[in-house]
Amino acid sequence: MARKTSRSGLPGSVAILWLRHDLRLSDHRALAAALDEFGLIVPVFVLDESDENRWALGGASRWWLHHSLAALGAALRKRQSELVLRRGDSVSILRDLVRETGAAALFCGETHEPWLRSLTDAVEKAVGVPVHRRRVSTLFDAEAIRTKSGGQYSVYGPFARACRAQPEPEDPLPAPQSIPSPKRMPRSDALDDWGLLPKKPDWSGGFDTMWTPGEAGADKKLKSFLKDRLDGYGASRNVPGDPQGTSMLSPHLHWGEISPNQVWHAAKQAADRKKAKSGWDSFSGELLWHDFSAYLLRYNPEMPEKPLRAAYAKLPWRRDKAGMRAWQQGRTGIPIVDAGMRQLWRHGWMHNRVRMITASFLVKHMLVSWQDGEAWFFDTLVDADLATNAASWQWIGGCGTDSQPFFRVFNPVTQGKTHDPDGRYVRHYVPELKALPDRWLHCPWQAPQSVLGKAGLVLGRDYPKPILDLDRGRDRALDAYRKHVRGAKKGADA
DNA sequence: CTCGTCTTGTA
DNA sequence: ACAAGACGA
Repeated sequence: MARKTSRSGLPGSVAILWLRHDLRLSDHRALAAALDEFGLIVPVFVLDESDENRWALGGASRWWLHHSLAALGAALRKRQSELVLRRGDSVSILRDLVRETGAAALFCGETHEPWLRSLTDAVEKAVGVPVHRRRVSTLFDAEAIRTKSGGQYSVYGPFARACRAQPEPEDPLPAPQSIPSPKRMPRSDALDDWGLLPKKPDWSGGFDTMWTPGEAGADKKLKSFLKDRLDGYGASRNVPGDPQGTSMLSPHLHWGEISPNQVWHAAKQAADRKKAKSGWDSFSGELLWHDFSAYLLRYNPEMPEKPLRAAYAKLPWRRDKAGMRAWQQGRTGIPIVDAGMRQLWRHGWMHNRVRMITASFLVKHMLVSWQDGEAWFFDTLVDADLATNAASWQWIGGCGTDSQPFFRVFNPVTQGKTHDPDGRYVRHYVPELKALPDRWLHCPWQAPQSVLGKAGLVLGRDYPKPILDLDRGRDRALDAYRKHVRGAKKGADA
């Protein structure tokens, strides 16, 4: 690629690459632009915990970040570069680094997180050199997706149609062969000193078996998914007992170890090869949901805290400490809910179908606020993403912009029987129920004594009795909705 | 203004 | 069948 010497800088001049949620070298448009316009690159990651950010990194995210940064550092060293790690206030650190290196510009990826957007603005004001943002974590530019009247979409369907009417997302860029460094790189913290890994108790044992953070791990996950899972994805993605039924790319996408662009194009090619049209339709739709969540957060910065439909703020959420702990620890006595919550704790990840079931159970049956569930997921998921997490919890809470009728309450028993009919999922994560026959596995409290006896199971001793009656929980949720949301809205309109 | 449309459900 | 409108063209 020809280097342009006439623009912002000389080929020998320095640019800072400020990495955030874009921990990769391939298809990185900010990196490519920096290399294109400047000769020498200083890649920096700043761990900024100085502000009172309610959405500071959760424990699972910190585990992931540690390993992802290690992988990125190694990938940079292979290209005659290195990753500069700094901890503290982003603004002063980057200002100092610009001075120290004599950098003439700063490049970074575009982000949709409100706090990161305003932090980027603050950095721009402080560093005294131009700041260039490039789209790195969505397929489409949020500015380009507009309704006919120029407004923003609030419903997925029309949003997705508008995206699909756009020109195809650009082809991904290859990773640069080499990333030249200035003669003297600024000093870097030692990653191990950051203490991102759990101390004791070390809950991360189940993480290693499932995840390989970093660009290479992301690529491997993508390839194995496309190889034999894209065909039939529409159905297999709903089977939690099939560990590979989904792409499992979410944490890699969140940290930007792979770009939606790369996934889009790779999947499209694979689908064309295999004539897997329906697999492509479903999977590309999921990628558009990822874009849609970012888009919503971009235009609704309070989405993580406040219901998009204001009437829902009036719901009388219950404070239920014991219930919340039971839910978190997978001891609700509802097998599919407990299986999901235990999977989350063990692996930092939960199957999408089960996320909906466990979330619906918390918000509807338990009548605990979606914000409380959101906070727990944010702390425990390796793919904790402010936009996706908030949008999804609002959706299940019925207060998202999409019309998810509140009265649509997932029945965890029906869901279990439909989506885990052979009990593979529940038996894996709730082994104390292993010996129960399929018929009673999802509703042990209904099993006859003789069945329980044969399985050597005493409810309340070996496995909890349900913390609530499902029918009563459902009715209570519907009553609350009718009284506080529907009624409130009518009152407001009158 | 009207009309088609609306991720994932339950009884 | 139910239940609840709202979004967007």
